[in-house]
Amino acid sequence: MRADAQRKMASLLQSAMEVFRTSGVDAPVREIAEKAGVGLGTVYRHFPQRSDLIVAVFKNQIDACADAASDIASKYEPGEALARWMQRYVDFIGTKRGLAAALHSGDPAYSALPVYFNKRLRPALKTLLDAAVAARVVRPGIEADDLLRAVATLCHGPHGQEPVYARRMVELLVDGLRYGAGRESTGP
Amino acid sequence: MRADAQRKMASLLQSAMEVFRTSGVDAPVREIAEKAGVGLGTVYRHFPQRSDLIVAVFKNQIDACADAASDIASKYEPGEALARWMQRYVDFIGTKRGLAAALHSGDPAYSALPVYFNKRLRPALKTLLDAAVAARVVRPGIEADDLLRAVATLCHGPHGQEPVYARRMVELLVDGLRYGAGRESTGP
DNA sequence: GTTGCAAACGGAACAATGTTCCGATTATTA
DNA sequence: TAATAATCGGAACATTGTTCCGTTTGCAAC
Repeated sequence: MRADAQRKMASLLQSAMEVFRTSGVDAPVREIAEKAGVGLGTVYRHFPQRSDLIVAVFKNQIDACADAASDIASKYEPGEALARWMQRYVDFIGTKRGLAAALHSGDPAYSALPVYFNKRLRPALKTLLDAAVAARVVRPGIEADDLLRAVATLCHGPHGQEPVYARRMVELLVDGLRYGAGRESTGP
Repeated sequence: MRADAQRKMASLLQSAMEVFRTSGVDAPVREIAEKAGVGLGTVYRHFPQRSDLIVAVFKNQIDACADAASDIASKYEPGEALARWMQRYVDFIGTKRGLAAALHSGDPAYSALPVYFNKRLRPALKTLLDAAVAARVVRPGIEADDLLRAVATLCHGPHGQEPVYARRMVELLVDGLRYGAGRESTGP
């Protein structure tokens, strides 16, 4: 791929991410192209359909969120790491205004996303969760899937003041995990 | 209102309902106008915004579903009536392809719908539920709100084979209600 | 039955937006 | 530096929500 093509591609993804966060995933393609300093043709060369751009941005952010797990794990003790990553995950979900609707619309263009979502995020959370359980700061017996889904649901509750509400609810959830952490015996 | 206006209005609502059921709420207004044998201008005279038409159809169907409760209650014994109305409600929710998304989009055009939804459907279900509890064919302690929400959620589960899946899940739910029905004492 | 008119109608025209297409531009390489 | 092939930009097209206005029509007064 030519050097300039790579630059435009990166600029495009970056701008799309910002526009989607600002105006939701229904923002016009023209707005994204303009913000990226790129022609419409260029956008459609890289992403033949509007949905392809959305999918690319979304995968990008899934990756970033998943990768953040090991970064955070190396900087904080297990309980704090879990709590911080959960908030990181809330931020991620929070920027998805309108995407949930597209996902549930049955449009086959998005059918690969949920799979990718679980494939990347579940192991990331599971690692943090296992570490916290091993350190006895979080109770065992909670599935990573369930947590991911619960938080995603919480983030789509009452609209309007999502950010604060969601963060508080997830804090509660994590505190719930912490409650009664050390009650199991050490081993057989 | 002029007689012809009433006719066109009725035809419009009827056609809109059918088109929405067939093609989802995102169907073009032109398609509805054509099916109703009506000009575009007529549609927009009655419903200044596309969303107004959607809201009108939806309220119409909420009313029909709520009114069905007393009909069914007069024809079947309480337990059967509850079960039948629940399936009627499933049918109603099932035709709402795409509407849930619109509802959760935050568009203020739809903000009155959830209120109306609860105002009409909750009393309808509550009556059936109370009767079934009084007849000791269903356990007490279940809130109408929770049932309505649970069923609505079930209907939007795995897409593709919704109809069968939803009906079966709701059957299960009702059977769950029946289980252990007569266990309370008759009175103080 | 005729007539007048206000209301309702129909569809052309406009605006916004996804998508396609092609001449102009530019990075790459010999 | 020049040839070339990939890339770019934006004009043009298609679809769809919305507006506008000349035409038609139900209704009431005579």
